[in-house]
Amino acid sequence: MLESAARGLSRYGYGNLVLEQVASDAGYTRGALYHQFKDKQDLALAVIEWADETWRKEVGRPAAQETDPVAALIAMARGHAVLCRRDVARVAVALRLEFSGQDHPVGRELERVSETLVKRCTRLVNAGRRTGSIPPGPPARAVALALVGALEGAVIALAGQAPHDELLAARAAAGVLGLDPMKISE
Amino acid sequence: MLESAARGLSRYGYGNLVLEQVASDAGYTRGALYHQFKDKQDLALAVIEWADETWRKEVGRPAAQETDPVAALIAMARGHAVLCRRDVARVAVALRLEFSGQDHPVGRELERVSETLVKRCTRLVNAGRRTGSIPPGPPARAVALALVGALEGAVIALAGQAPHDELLAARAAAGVLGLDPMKISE
DNA sequence: ACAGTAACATACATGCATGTATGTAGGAGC
DNA sequence: GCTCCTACATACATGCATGTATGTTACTGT
Repeated sequence: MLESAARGLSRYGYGNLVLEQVASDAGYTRGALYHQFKDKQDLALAVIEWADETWRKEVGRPAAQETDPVAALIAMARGHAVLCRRDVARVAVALRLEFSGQDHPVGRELERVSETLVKRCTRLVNAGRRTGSIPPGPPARAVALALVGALEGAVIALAGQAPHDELLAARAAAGVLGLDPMKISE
Repeated sequence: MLESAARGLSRYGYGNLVLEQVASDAGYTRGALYHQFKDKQDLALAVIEWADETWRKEVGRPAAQETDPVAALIAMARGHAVLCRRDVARVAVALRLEFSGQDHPVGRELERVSETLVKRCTRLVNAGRRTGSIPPGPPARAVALALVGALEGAVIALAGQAPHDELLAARAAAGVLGLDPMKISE
């Protein structure tokens, strides 16, 4: 059920998501859905939590292994690109736009998840600048925002076109950081 | 009316856009809206056309002045970033996600506009590679897609945070192209 | 002065998605 | 064997946004 909800959310967004379709995609009826989740909002929150967990496990943790800030950021970019080949990873991107600037529980939760990611990137940018591996530039937070945005934008536009998505995501990330992307490719 | 519709579309998307709010934002009622436009779809198409025209005038034309492909692409990135400080420019981004993979007139029109942009970038990438100013890499079309996506993503995430948006957009574009962003900043 | 029409506002009908209330089958525990 | 509860399906009520039909006002041409 969560999986088809994630697929639906990433395709149609929250407002356009029809619960009957979600249920029938999962082989159930709307009754079953309302038995498992309080309402549409509850379902969306569950999907977001699931997506965030998946992200942390498959992208966040591996990237945290890297000791070098630049390597960690590039690993995040590559991991994110790979993860975004699956529907679950695109949920956050699809919903963030829909709820930006709104006061909705789903929007707040999304904002929270996104904020921790941006904070993490900001810290890495600052760390990289201290060691000199990242050149100076705009405020670290602005760089982090642009990094996440560019990454997600590129990956969405490529729509999981393996294997180029990974390389191009890494390049976009490197570019935002002010690094020569050709020296990243490894 | 077009302006408030553009604002509404960029904020809420097509499905969540409430025509009464659009009309009242513009100082009218829904009656006036239905007098000027056939229906919601007609309104959206008009907004898209308006946005596209604005883009061509304020971003496309200036960028076309540049003879060097790389300079043209970077000019596009900067121009796009500046334009996206206004609501009108974000309409396409907001709607593209909503209609991707759907068969809706609005989606088709959006696809058309987007496709000409991607084609244009593809040609520039190819031209740049022929002259050697852009290094080889993934297929030109994939690069173009990633370029546009990264650009839009970064600019949206920055939400018009002048003046960094312009620089970071240029950096993201340079990165995707495989160019050292520090040599672009000029 | 009057007809016609453009530019709106108002009122009504329709459809569709959500949410809730009610029904049903099957397994667990005693 | 009976009861109870879980996991669903079905049926119904509500609300809201769209689209359409029907005024109303004001201006314009003759």
